[in-house]
Amino acid sequence: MAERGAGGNTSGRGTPGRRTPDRNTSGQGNGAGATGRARVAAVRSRPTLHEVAKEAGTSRSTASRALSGQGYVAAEIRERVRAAAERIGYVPDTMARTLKGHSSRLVGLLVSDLRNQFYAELAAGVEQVLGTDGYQMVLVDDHGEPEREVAGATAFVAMRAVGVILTPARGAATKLLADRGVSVVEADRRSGRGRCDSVVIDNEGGAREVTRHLLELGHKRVALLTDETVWATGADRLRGYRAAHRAAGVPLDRRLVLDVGFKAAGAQPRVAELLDRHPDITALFAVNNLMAETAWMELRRRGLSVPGDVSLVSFDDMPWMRMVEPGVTAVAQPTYEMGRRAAQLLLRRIASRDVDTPVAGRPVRETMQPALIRRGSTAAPSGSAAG
Amino acid sequence: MAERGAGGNTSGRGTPGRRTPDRNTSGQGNGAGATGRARVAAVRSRPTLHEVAKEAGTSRSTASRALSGQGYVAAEIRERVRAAAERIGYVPDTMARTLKGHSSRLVGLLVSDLRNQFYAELAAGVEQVLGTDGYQMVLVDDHGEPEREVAGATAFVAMRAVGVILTPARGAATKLLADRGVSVVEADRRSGRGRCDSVVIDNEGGAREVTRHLLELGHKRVALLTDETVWATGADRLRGYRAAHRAAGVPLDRRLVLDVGFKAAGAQPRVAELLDRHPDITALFAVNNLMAETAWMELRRRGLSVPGDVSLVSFDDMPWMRMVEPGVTAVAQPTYEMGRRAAQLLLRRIASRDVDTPVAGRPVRETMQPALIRRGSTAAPSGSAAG
DNA sequence: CTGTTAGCGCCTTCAC
DNA sequence: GTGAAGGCGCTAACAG
Repeated sequence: MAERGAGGNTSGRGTPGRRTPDRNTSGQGNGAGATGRARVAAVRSRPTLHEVAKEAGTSRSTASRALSGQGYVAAEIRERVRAAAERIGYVPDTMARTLKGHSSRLVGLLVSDLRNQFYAELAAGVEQVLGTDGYQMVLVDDHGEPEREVAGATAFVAMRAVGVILTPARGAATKLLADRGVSVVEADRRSGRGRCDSVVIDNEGGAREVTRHLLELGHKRVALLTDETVWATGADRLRGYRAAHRAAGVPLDRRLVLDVGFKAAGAQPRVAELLDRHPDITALFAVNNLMAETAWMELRRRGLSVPGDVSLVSFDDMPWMRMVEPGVTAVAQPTYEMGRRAAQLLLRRIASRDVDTPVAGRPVRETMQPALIRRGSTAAPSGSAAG
Repeated sequence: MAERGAGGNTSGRGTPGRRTPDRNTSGQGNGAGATGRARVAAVRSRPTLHEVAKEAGTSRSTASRALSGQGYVAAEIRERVRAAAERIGYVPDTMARTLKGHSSRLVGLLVSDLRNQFYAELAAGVEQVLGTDGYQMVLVDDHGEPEREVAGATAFVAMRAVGVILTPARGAATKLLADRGVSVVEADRRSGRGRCDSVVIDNEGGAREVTRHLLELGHKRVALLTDETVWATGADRLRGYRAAHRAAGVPLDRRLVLDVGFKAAGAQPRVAELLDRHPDITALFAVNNLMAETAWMELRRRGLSVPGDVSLVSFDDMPWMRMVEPGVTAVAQPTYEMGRRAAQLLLRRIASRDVDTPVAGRPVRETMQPALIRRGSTAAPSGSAAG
């Protein structure tokens, strides 16, 4: 029962709750079964093609053809088989079919944190497209841990998934899959390993736009709040932040870049510390929705006025950002669309492979444009500058 | 390419975004393949047990035993096989294994709307437990459409999922699965069909508490904003709302119950209309987070002060509710925990079936307690009453 | 047009 | 301890 109580103080989801078992009869060694001991788990053996054939008075292969629509079958027989299948509630065994045909309808999706609405949106987009095409989505949450990422990838190989969409961390998973001939599409991030299609957001461009927006308002001391600056979106956003400074001729101060680390439990104190140390900061650029949440809470805790004392921008727009007063200026990412697009690319890749297109072309690398949404949280700094 | 553009004006997620294809070479009928036509999709045939055996110089059965750890095998041979498997990158085929053993490691999860954070949390909880136990989660989003629900259930049967967790709409899916011997756990809602375990929130109790809270503050005209009042949580919450009124001796006015219908695109106008028609309303009880969002937006649009003019409560707490000013009083549901719990129940049920426990006991029906979190959005009505 | 045969990759008796 | 044989449910050749 030991729980790790996932989630630090910045994301207090998952409220506790007491349980009230109305009835509970899972008695492990209860011995004397009460009344009905009759049906002893009549579970096993769902109807098979054999049953259908028997019921319809044909052979198994005919039944197979009738149901799958492949090959010749007399219209009358076909109907008879269909009826029989319907009657006994036959559902073809995907596993067996896959075993034979070398190609399942399973697609893996590997994300970093399903509780983050960003990834949930992404997953929803993927599912939408997959479902429409009759594919099934197997979802694995690696919680940002490289080991689980690899474990997930291995599981996908084991279940003979036709393809995998992932938000890569270190790239080992991509390589593993690609090496085994599983089609891969990377979403939101690129690992650089393995030849695969990918869809990402223009992180550098978005960050540049955000930063420029702040600088144009007159801010000189803009802090960047991030959770990593090396391997993923964080790196690109940091790049955009710097580029905008250079372009505007505003000096960079690396002390204003706060990297709290991934899975940062105590992010808010770090933000507090930053603000204490640099009271001349007039604007905060939060690199994702979680950091924005943290920043917002801390600003409010201090009783600072937004944007009067400090301006705030978020990379990644969330519903709450237009519910609060003032609304939070944010870069809206087409997350759901990105999920949809990733799935479309994957499906296309799979199809082209089915047709055995020679080498099937170079990897498709798409970039989607985010959009800056200006709300009330950004304005010119109070005086003209601070000391 | 026809898109239904899911989502009405109340949940403007999924911001648009232009695409910038950097490279794109999926030319459908491109004919002349460029340079490297060499490797013609060396995809098929991942290494099989046969290869491992050959590599290790044993028979397939020995290799099987060595890897699965079942049956006798000389320590030395075992090591040799393991090494061989490792070397050639062997990953056992789950499909084949399932075909033989009648039991996959696949668990289905069927939810109504993954873009709603509530369901995302639920899914995350389920995934967490499943992943820890080496099970895979196949996620289907039925978008609240009964047909897709049944289609999803059928898909689960087809892939021989060992179990399924679902948030039932009409109950057909539950029955379908139960009839075919698939273990089912219902979460968040109960369909009443099929003998299955279930975990739900105490919706009636929670709603009663919310309503009592408002009535105790002195409100006499409390509107209920809901999206359905018949088959699911809406019914129970309505029941709680009524019960609290009766208990407090406050007369019920059915005109104050606004049912906008599931998938309500134009919910906000309906709320507006309600407020126009009944200016004596002093408190709003939103039955879920989406309705709360709508209500909040409408109150703000009208420039009404909360709680000065109108109090607001939400059933289902969301991050934004503590970010806004004043914070929104809400009933926090242990959603993530409910997902975890559902998965645990399912796993237990599966295990008990493996052991062939006779009839395995009556269904386990658990109820989790939500918690009312009082924030600034509720207070005594302005005067003492209105006319 | 239909039935018979074989085999996908694995596990599991059963002899040796 | 190890190998050979059979079969899970299905489909893709073949004959008839």
